[in-house]
Amino acid sequence: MKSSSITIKDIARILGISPSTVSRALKDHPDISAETKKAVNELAVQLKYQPNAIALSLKQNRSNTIGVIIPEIVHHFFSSVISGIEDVAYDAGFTVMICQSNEKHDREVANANMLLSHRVDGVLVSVAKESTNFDHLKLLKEKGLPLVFFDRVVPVVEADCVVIDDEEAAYKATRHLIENGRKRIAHFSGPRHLQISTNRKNGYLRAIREAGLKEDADLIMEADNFEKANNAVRMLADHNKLPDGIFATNDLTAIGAMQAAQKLGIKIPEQIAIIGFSDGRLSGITNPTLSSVDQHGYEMGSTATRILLNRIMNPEEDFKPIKRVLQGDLVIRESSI
Amino acid sequence: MKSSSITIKDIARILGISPSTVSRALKDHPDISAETKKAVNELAVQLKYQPNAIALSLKQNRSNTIGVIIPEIVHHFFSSVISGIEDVAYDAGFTVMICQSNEKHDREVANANMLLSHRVDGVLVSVAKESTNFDHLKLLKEKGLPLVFFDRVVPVVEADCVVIDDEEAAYKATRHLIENGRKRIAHFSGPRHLQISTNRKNGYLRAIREAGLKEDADLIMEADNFEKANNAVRMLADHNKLPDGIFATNDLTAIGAMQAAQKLGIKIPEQIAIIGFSDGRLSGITNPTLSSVDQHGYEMGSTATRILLNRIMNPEEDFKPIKRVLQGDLVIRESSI
DNA sequence: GTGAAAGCGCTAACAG
DNA sequence: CTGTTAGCGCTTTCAC
Repeated sequence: MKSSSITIKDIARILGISPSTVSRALKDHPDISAETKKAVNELAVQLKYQPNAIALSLKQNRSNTIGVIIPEIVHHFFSSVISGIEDVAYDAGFTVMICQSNEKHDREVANANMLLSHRVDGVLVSVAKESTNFDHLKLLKEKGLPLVFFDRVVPVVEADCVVIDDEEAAYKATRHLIENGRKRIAHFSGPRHLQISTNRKNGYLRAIREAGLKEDADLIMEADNFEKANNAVRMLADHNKLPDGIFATNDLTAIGAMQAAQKLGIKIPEQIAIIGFSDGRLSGITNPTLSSVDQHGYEMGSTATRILLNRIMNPEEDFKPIKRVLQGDLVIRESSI
Repeated sequence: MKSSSITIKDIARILGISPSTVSRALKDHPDISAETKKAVNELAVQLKYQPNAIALSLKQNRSNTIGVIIPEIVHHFFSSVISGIEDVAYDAGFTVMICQSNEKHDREVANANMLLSHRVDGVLVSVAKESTNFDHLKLLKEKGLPLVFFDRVVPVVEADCVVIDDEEAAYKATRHLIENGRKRIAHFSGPRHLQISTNRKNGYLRAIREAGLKEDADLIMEADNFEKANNAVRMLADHNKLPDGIFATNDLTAIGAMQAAQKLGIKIPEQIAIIGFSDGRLSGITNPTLSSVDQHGYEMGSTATRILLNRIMNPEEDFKPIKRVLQGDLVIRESSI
């Protein structure tokens, strides 16, 4: 059906006045007489008139919409970010267009094009693991769209970003293990080409070196999900190389490690202390509860959005990229003491 | 800056042809000569022309966008639903506008108006816990927007919906506890005015009655989050009324109950068997792992979206509301055997 | 095979 | 104080 919604013209016709007068009346323009305003507004309410945001966008070359490209909505961290984005956007009268890349490069490119087509006023991006080419993001910039990265940043494109201090947080996490007397600390890391992964690894290495511990290549492995962590622990056990501490690049990985160890009859934290990173809700719920770094997803989303909206409102006050670094908070629970 | 994006006119001007020809060439219209098409398409690529979806929407009175109103994005269940929505929409060339109500009625109303203004082609809704008046949703219908409810349905508004068979799933869950010899089974339920809550409670009651067990009002309480479950268990313990089984209306509640019990030195599942409902990722991770009902969030989202898109494509083939009931799958883990 | 013109809903000069 | 006009980018009759 699509019952044709009422327009400013309809109101004008009914009231026997011109569309522009209606338009002005609705915006409380000073020129319009009080009675006209009253008549217009009353009729508008009565007819349940809704301004057509599309027409407005076309006219003003401004959609009051921001786009979000995010790897996977289902991760607690990312959904908290979205929540923060949505809340700030809502308060500013903006709507949010969400696209998930599912970690696929192709899909990320398609998402960027879609957002471009829809003439969003700005874009928030956390890049897909798979992405190594960033022409699609450069294109957004070229087209004059403000761009703010969060969490997964790409240095190739000059843009604002909001990250947490992964290096420092990883350092603190590892240091905490060291202070508890752990000597053979493993690191389960993410893919090499993601900044956050290398940053976390670097923090780990800094703590290890600073403490004069041996840097053991066998204890550093790429494993960034539940299953891989499971396998990694089993492999270490098979080779009689089990560590006494593990710092994992995310919580699910940590939990995978923990459960694999427990299945082998290893006591957590007595025999192996474990600490994770971020993913949120899970950490308070495992047994033992999991020490972790709180990544403040909601705050990251709201901060990034505030920066973006600011760019949208004040275009190009000769651009200097803002880099906002949030502190990751070490939350010590049972798995590491 | 907002570097003015190139339009069909630009291409026309450069090529010395008319905008309409360009438009047709881009859509591969049969009337247009091969060379013209070639020239146009090449230039389009070269200039990185992006069709203006806004202009298109205005013209065709069709935004190729669907709106989603959802209580809280951060819940695993809801974020899986969104993921399902987004995937299906993406495949159909639709974008998704996400609004979260944060369980607030006012915000839900504002969301509905925003979506209306943005002339989305259809809306997916799961209502806020707080909402008891649904005029804003009726308005969407009146305006001719297809509406599909998922999970949290409201009977007042005639619309399609996708739910899981909460009653049956709750029945199966409770039955499972009974079959394992539990006699005093408690139910931690959600707010009375939510259909899903009463449905789950009814399933529980049906199983209890059918088994000839005593229906004990002291064992049925409104508790639908971690903290409330904690308190509930402590209270039951204080009054020496601890059950030997608990069916909770969601996983976090179940986990709250489990941890409170464990703190009291009670063995799960030996002394109390516990089973939850839905929230996803958590259940495999607790110790013991939590039996639960898989609510198939992704499938719910994708199904609802398919129904919605179908309504959008085939408007008003004299409307009979579709009610799609998904089965909740009982997933038995360690906490209940 | 291509172009001219109108119009989607709205706003903003410019007139009066 | 209000109306007329033009135009945002695009499609689509209707001409030629």
